[in-house]
Amino acid sequence: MPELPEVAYQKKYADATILHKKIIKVETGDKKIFQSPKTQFEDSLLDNEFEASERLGKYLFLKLAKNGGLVLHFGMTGKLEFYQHEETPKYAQLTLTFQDHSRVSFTCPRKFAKLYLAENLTQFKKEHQIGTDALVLKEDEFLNILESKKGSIKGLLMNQKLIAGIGNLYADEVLYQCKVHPNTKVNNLTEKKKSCIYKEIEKVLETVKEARIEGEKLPKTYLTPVREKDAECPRKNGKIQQTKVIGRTTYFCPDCQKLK
DNA sequence: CATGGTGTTTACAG
DNA sequence: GCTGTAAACACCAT
Repeated sequence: MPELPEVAYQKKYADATILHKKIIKVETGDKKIFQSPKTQFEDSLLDNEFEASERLGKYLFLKLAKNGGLVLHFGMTGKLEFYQHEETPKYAQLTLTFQDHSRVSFTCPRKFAKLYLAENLTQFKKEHQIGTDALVLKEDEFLNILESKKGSIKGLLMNQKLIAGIGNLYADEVLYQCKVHPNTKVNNLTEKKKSCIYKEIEKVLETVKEARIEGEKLPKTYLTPVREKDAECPRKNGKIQQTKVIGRTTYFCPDCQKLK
């Protein structure tokens, strides 16, 4: 559940289920997940309550009524599960019981997720050198980021220190929509392509975010739903090819997205 | 410094 | 059973 649109969904889920309820019990799992001693999480959360949430890139900040807040990073398999029964879900790494006896677990089978305690999101952003949220980013700032970069455009889009929120899946989607080969060097992009990439970042993320929140399917013109080797290109220009770009599995259409 | 490859962890498909 | 792969980032080498 990890790129910006999925985290936006988790935010909405959290807002609808766990705000303004006193936490009466805290249970923690694998200490690998916890970025400060587990006792600190217990101390901060017990007898406290969440009062608001904020998203930055792939991070979700759950503001506590007293003393800062909890920051969730979902890794590849993290998610929130809210429920009203006793049985703790499998892979729970943090389970909170509220005063009304409802409960929430942060589950993560692959343990790539991370939980932090932070004063506020602004400070957390600074400490962890997280870039501008992809949906807050303005075009001139985007163009600035591209200046003097020489690596692949895909690598840049996935660099959270430059732009926060885009991962492997939607980097591929943005580049497919703009007909740009994922291995294109940033300094070889035309102004037109740069502008297209900026616009598609906003469009793809908004579109997917809405779809995730509303439980709708993605447009038929999107690569994401057919993201597999030898799938038919949604523009019917050929077959989707699989390759590796900066170590990540990458899907693209060799006919639509040519490397100049 | 910027860039990109490897390691991490566990489930699942083939 | 084994192999390869998966929406994440941290870390290391170049």
